[in-house]
Amino acid sequence: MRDPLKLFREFLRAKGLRCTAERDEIVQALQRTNHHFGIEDLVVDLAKRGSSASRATVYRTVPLLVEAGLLCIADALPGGEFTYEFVYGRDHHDHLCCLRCHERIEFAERGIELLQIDVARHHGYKLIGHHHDLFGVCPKCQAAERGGG
Amino acid sequence: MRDPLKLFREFLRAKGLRCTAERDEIVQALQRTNHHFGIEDLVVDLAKRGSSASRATVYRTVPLLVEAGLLCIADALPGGEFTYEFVYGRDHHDHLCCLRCHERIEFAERGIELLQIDVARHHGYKLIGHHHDLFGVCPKCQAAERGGG
DNA sequence: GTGGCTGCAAAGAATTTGCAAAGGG
DNA sequence: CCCTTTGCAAATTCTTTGCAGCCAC
Repeated sequence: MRDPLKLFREFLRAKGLRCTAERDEIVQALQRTNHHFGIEDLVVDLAKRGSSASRATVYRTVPLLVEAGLLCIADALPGGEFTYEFVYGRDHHDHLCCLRCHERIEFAERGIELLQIDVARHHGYKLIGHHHDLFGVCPKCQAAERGGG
Repeated sequence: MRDPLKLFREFLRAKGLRCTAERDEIVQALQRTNHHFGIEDLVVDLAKRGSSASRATVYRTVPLLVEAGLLCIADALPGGEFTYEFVYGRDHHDHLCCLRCHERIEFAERGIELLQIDVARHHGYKLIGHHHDLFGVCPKCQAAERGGG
């Protein structure tokens, strides 16, 4: 696996964009994230570290990171902030979400991953990432509904 | 397949919520949608039909429709409006998206669908829907990058 | 040197909320 | 009758933008 910072710099070069201290600092902040995080989390982390990268710069850089394949949108709900996940080189998982209680279970299913590669190849795409959510009703909520909730 | 309107009314009853003319009209508007649509599209459609359902009511009803499994969030991008898709009883497809040029190809892969059912069952979930996007670089953009874009 | 990048603060857009009146069960 | 729902418009929140100076290349 290549160093995310190097990867991102190459990506910027290839697009004719510039490598700046702020962008480097943002990539480093990403690598310190654990789960899903919001823009605000990055801004706070950067501020703590004395980075000069501002909120506006974070907002402007995140779409580039998504395009570079380092970042994925993790969750988006109307009226809430978008959350992201640093996915490059990390173990991947998808989610099974309860539509009633919003419980989120992580799962990894190799068979699905392999079929995705087939689909991408079939269309000539180079697969970089994916986003896969299953929606349903968890056992507890099913019981509640049957019981007369 | 059950009538979406009936399904939604049962859902409301089960939650102790009320069946109103506005909610009925919104479900009927949904059935007239073709692709992905935004809240604004619904509001306009309802207004054209002389419905009394207001924008606020649409905003308040859509999350219920998602929870009932009639609707899925189709697309969400920072700074843009959320788009939805009426999925209940309709042919399903997923998307393969180019991170560079944003081309979107639809695909349907039965093998993946079947494995999803397994995953849900394995966790005791009743599967209602899913959202699956693959991200990558399309053939054209790959060529452009290699050619020295 | 040129053209992209940055910070700041103000602008913009989508969504939510408060309240009084209306209506379902 | 009680409690949910509604419309309206103002408020809130997240995200984008304009501009002047700075910096990578």
